[in-house]
Amino acid sequence: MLNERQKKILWAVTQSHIDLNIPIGSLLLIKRYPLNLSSATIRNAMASLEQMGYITQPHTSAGRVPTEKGYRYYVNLLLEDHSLSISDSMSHELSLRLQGEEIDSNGVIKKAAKTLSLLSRNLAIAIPPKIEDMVLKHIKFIKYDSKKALSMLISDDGSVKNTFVELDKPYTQQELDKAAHYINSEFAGRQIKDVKEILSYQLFKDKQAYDRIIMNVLYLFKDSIIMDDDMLSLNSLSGTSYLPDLVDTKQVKDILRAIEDKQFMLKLLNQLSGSKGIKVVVGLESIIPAMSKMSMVAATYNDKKQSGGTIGIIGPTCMNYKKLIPIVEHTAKALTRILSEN
Amino acid sequence: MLNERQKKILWAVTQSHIDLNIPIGSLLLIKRYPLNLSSATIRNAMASLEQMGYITQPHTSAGRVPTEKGYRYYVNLLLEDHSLSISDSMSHELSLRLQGEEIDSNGVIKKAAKTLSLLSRNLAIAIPPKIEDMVLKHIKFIKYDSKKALSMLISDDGSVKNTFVELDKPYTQQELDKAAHYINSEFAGRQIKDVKEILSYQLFKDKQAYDRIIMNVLYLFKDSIIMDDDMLSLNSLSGTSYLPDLVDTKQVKDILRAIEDKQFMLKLLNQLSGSKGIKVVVGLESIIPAMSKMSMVAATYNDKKQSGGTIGIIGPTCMNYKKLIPIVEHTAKALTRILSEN
DNA sequence: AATAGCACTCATCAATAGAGAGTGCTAATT
DNA sequence: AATTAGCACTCTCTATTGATGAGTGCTATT
Repeated sequence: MLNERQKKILWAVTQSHIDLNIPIGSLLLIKRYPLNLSSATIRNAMASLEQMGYITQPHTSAGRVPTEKGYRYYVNLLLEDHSLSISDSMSHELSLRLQGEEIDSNGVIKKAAKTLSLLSRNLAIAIPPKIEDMVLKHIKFIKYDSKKALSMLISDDGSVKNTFVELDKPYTQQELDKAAHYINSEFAGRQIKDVKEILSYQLFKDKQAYDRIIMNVLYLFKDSIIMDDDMLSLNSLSGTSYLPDLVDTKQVKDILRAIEDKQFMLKLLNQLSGSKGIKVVVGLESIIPAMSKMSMVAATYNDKKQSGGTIGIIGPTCMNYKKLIPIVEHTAKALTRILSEN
Repeated sequence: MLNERQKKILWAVTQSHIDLNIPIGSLLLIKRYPLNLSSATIRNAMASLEQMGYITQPHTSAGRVPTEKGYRYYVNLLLEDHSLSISDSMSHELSLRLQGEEIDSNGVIKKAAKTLSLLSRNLAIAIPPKIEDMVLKHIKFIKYDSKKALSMLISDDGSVKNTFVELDKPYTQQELDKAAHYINSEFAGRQIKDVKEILSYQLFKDKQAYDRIIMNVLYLFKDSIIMDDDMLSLNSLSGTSYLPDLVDTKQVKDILRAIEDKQFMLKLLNQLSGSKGIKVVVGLESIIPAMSKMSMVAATYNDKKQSGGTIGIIGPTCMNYKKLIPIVEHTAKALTRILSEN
């Protein structure tokens, strides 16, 4: 564990490095902070901090730079400090940008991502709630041709999803209507995942109770509703132009490539799922190799029902957490508020 | 006009500059091309080419670099030469990547953009056909709440568009169905723009002929069908990671910002509209300030009906036109073929 | 335990010099 | 009259050098 002095110095080094983006030496530290210690003492403390892996030297005669471990320590201290807040002007601008003509929830989420990237001047990413978590308002099947029907799923946040359902044999529009009517009357107001589950169960249990034709349609529907969700992650990515200033052209491109690659983005998503509230991941390299020296600050948001998504930013590990964590937090809260009002 | 020798030298300078990406001097030119001229003669020719604005010197004692004017001349020569073609392996890879499970036309177009960016190693952009040009297959109105209906427009390429229509007063689902039925029976198989036009005209002419309620719905529909098309341009952008190698980090960011800005992209689009076949725009700076030293190669594609879009690449002005023009051309052709088959 | 002092290290920057590629001009050649 | 050889000149690029200064670790002192 770190003693009080080491803690103070680690904090000071990290904060200074964030502010100045240069290696921090003992003398510089004295100038910036009233530590009441001589440079030699600080050097000793730094040496032990280095041994414990919290800071490193880029080269022999340079100051110290926090390692990922150091940053994590710093961020944890920061998160414990609940006095963090954003400026009034920020808060004002945030709500100003987010309000506007009412659009569907996907549009709102996109707008939030855009706003977040603008305010934070970093790459912003927003992950919409899983379709499975959305609440069914209304469904409709429309005959497309002899082998295909079009399903249209309206969820109660106003978003609409269309999917083609491959049919095993031709159905009449009437048969399709009947199937839709069955789903609507039984399941409107429930989450998609529940609909699927109950449907599976009932189809299994009450084999005789329903019209065979309807049953077939339902079977097909049940399987056709998922596959669409891999397009989500990329949809709400904004502010690629705010990629960190420090990285060189090659890394910028590597990062862009990673961003275009859904696989990587899904990995990021996994990293975040499950947790509630604000979450900071220092050091993304283990998740996405191209993103060395990059970190992520993300927060969860919710809509009217319990379904929720994630919104956050990706930036250099030396980003200004003190400023950015509250921004992300407030954006998520604002987003939750707007989605709940609708 | 340029004489034969100047033409040859301009060509050689441009080609060399594309290959080597350095200023081209007279001696270097002799090494690479059997011009059978002394360096002094070439220098004289270069001097006059410079005076005419086809090439410049980056500094006094450097070789020559083609200006935009020079590149345009080169590209025009290239376009006249109809022997341009892509390698078999390219062609093979292209068709390999483009075929796959059948998806809606928008999906195919996106895939084409992705493939094009992969093959050309440049930023690819695809502009889908305007909604207005699409052919109506079927339309449906669904009552959403007392003030809103959801219109679902299926076009015959299999793509589906949903729009909310604000209603002036509550309508029953039956009334909405009636309106939809009217449109379907009268206008299926026609382009959206025609539907809109004829609708306007008929509503004006036959005021008495129809049910007043239906008429109102149609009025509302007619106005609600456009607004959606500004989202198109951005949808099919692929390969940001292939931004030219030469530009520095700052320019990369400026370009990314420009790409995220729909306004600029629409300007690009305008630049292309109207023309058929392959089109090369050398020098994008006048259209998008951030894109200095960038150019665009684009080609039009068509789907089954006459509605068409544009697909192309954006890259450095010193890109390899000889290789890239045929790639763009073939991709557009392949895309046309696939869209026609569906 | 904390600090002052000191020798040492190494990145950074500016100045300098030499090499090399290229030019335009002039005079000789075809 | 057009082409070419020769030449002086220009300017970038690269490497070298040396001074500067911020920083360190170690040791002896307080």
